[in-house]
Amino acid sequence: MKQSEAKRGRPSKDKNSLSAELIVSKAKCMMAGTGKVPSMRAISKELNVDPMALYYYFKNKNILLEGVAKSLMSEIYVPSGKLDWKQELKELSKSYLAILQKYDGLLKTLLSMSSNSPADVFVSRFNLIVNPLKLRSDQEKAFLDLLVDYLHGFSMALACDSNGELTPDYADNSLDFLFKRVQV
Amino acid sequence: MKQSEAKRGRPSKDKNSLSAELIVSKAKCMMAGTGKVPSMRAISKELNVDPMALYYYFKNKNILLEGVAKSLMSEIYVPSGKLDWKQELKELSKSYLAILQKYDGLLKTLLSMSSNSPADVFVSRFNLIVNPLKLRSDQEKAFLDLLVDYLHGFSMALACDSNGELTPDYADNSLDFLFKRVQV
DNA sequence: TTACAATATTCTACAGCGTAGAATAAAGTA
DNA sequence: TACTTTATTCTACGCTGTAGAATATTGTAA
Repeated sequence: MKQSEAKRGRPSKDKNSLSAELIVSKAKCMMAGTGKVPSMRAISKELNVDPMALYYYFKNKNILLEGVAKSLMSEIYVPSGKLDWKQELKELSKSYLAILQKYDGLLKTLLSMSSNSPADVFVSRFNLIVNPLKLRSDQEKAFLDLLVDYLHGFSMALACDSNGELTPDYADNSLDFLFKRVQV
Repeated sequence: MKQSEAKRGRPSKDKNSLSAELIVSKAKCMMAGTGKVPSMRAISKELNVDPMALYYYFKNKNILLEGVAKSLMSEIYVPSGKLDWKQELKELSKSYLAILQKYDGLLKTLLSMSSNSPADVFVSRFNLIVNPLKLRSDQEKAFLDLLVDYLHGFSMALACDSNGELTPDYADNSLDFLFKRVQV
C-alpha cells in the first residue's frame, strides 16, 4: 500500500506540482506549531511525495532550513518611525523573539548562515532605530551585540523551558534595564 | 571479529571496571576536543564496552549529559574577593564562556536541567560579586538575566561560527559596555 | 516524427542514531 | 547449594539524512 502505488519518473504536467516555495512553506507551517524541525520524511509525507524528491530542490536539509530562515525575514517588525526609540527597539526585539520562539530549531541555522538571514534584517532595523542616538560606533556595536546575543540566549531559555513558565514578556525587565542605561 | 568475542553476563570482578564516573569523564573528554556531543555508541566504543552497558548507569542519554554538566561545576571561576567587582564579574563571565565553548553541545542540557547545573553555580557566584552594589532586587535580577542570556547567546554564536573568526574575547566590548552602565 | 537530453520523480539501500527487551554469567546471599 | 541481584552483551526496531540508480515525462533538435 505504501510504495509502488505512486508512479515513478517525472510526473505529467500539473500546475499544483512540487516547488522549492511549496516545500519551504510546508516546512515553515510544520515548525510553527511545535517549534521543532521536522524530518525530511515527515515533510515529504505531508506533501505526498517521496523524501528524495525534496533533494531535487535542496542540496541537503540544511539548505532547506536556510530557505525557511530566509523566508522569515518578512515577519520581522518594520520600525514605524513614530515611536520613541526605546519603544521601537522593544517592538523589534519582541517580534524577533516571537519568531525565534515560533521556529526555535532554526536558531543554529540562522547563526550558521552566511547572509540574508533574519539576523541581518534585525541588524539593519536596529541601525535605523539607533542611528539618531549618535552613539560612538564602537558603543553602538557593543550595544547591538549585547542585545542580539541576549535575545538569542533568551530564546534558548524559552525553548528549553519545559514547564512553560517562561514567556517572551519575561524579557521586558532586562530590556528596560538595558535601554534605560544606553545613553551615557 | 566485532561481537561474540566479548563475554556476556556480569564481568568477573575487576578494579578497573565501568562506573558512572568513568563514563562521564570519558564523555567529557570526548566533548572537550570537538565541542560536539558524542553518540552513545561512540562513548561505549572508547570504553571498549557494549553501548547498552551505559544504560545500566544512566536511564538515558539526556541523564548522562546532565551528569557531564554537573561535573563541570568545579571548572567555574571562584571569585577571589580581591578584585574590583567589574573584574570579578568579567572573570566569572569569561570562565563560564570558556566552559560553554568547550562543551557547546551541553547548553541545551544545561538549560533544561532542573537543578544543580553550572548555570546555578554561575548565579550564586554572580550574587556574591554583585551583592555589595546594593542594587534593587528587581534590577539585580534584570542584570543577571541580561548577562546570563547574553553569555548563552554569545556562546551559540561562538559554536556556529565555522570560520573560527569569533573568540571569547569578542565579548569584552559588550561586557564592558554593560558593566559600565550598571550603577545608575 | 524521431531521437535524445533534460527534468522531476520514486525506489532501494546504507550507515548512523537512541534504546527496548531478552539472554547471560558472575557475584553476593540465604 | 540454591536463589537473587548485578553487570554485561546481543539482537532488533524504528527513526534519521541521503547516495545512487531506475524511471517516466517534457522539451528540443534533426
